[in-house]
Amino acid sequence: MTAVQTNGWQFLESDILRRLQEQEWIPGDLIPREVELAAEYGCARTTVNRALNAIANRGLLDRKRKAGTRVATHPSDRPTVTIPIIRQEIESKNQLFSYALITREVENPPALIAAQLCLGSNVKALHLKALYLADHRPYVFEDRWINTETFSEALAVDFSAVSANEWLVKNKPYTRGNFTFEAANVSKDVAELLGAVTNDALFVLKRRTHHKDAVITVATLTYHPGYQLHTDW
Amino acid sequence: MTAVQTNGWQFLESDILRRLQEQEWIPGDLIPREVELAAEYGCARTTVNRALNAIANRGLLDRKRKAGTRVATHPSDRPTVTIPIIRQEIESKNQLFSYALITREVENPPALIAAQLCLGSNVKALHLKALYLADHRPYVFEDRWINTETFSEALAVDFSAVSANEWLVKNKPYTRGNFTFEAANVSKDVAELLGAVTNDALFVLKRRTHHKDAVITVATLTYHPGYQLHTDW
DNA sequence: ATTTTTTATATGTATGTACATAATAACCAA
DNA sequence: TTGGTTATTATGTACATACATATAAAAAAT
Repeated sequence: MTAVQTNGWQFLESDILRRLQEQEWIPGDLIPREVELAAEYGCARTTVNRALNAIANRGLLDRKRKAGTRVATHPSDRPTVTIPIIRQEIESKNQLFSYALITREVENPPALIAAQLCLGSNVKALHLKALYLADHRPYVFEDRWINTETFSEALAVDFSAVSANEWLVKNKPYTRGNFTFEAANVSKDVAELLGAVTNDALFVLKRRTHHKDAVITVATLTYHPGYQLHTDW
Repeated sequence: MTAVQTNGWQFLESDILRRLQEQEWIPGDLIPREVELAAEYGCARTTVNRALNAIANRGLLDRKRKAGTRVATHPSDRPTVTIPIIRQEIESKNQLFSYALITREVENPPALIAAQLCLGSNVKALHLKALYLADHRPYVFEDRWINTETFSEALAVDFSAVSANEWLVKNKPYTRGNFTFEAANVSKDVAELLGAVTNDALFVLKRRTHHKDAVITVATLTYHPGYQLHTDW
């Protein structure tokens, strides 16, 4: 009969998390039903429902109608990393963010890029190379192709004033896409830009962005030597 | 006056997502209040609340009491990566998972590791080196230290039969911790193990795992050359 | 034994109501 | 202006209630 102390479902959530952590129930176990927990905590079933749903959303519980609520069998090892926005990442370290456009060309993309952009052969696209800096030191190099068939506005934008990244976030929000992280040996030209030594291992993020099923851009981001992507869970 | 068609708050959520995607409101905009949306959709405020909360949890809306609900200004660029469990990652590619313990020592950790494990000086810890293989080819090399003060059971486990990774998931669920991803140049000994060439860029994941505020283990995972971590969002 | 039908039940969802709370906005005082 | 107080208001939370729905388990039919 532990009374709800601090505040409703949030307390309930953390208390049930505590009981999970203390292994009162182990993975696979059926935990008490909503009505039982409601009685135990002295609250409405609605409140228990909300708390359990929150935990289930984290992946720590599996819920099925009639079957009840079970402790998930693969609970802990599924943390997630949030990919930071470059400007925010830099400014959160109290460093000065700056950005420099290196080249802007309208040209035929290589076959692999064309395929990723869903472009026919011999169709030109907008090709940007840019450098993002933290306290005037190279932070990440961006090599981006923009599909000007699905996204012709891009041709009119002055990408020397705004980074493609930020322009897109502001003007084409709610996009989807995919990512690839990998480690790559830096090439000579990128090495120069990022102040790396040839053959240094660099962190590379490749990103493809869609808007309403149309591919609008692909970008390769090569981070400075020593860059780490960090996360808690 | 769009009536709720399919099913309650889930329809509402997707319909509001649609309206966001179609830029009916742009980032920073105030969207209609709960009561207004409730009237528009012909449902209770509670239902609108649930739908908006779901969207806000995704990070696409910012909600504040009295201030109202605004379209998030940094909406799209916050996808998350799920760190896969090695066995699952390999088996999902229809490859044969196997595991080999290389060394097992109880020894004094280097200062940096000792600090991460919150160990005093001259306290020994369990040091494991192991290799995870996919179709008998090296997949990832694990260099792990286990705090035997907070986690003495580990000394009795036969880690040649079960990987530390899986043993922990099964026996110490609901842990927390942190991660670092980085790219590193492979050292000579690891290169040999992973079939890499010295100076190849490898993807490295460093992980620290807690259980109820006590640090139980730190691990460095070095992936095979060419490894990519992939995600959709 | 095997398949089909029925029943029981735990979770899922929706609603009206009520009050809590945070934060803006309006007001007032110095 | 500036600073502080108060009122207003949109969201946050809780609850009782009602019905929906998936599904496990029991019962019935083959």
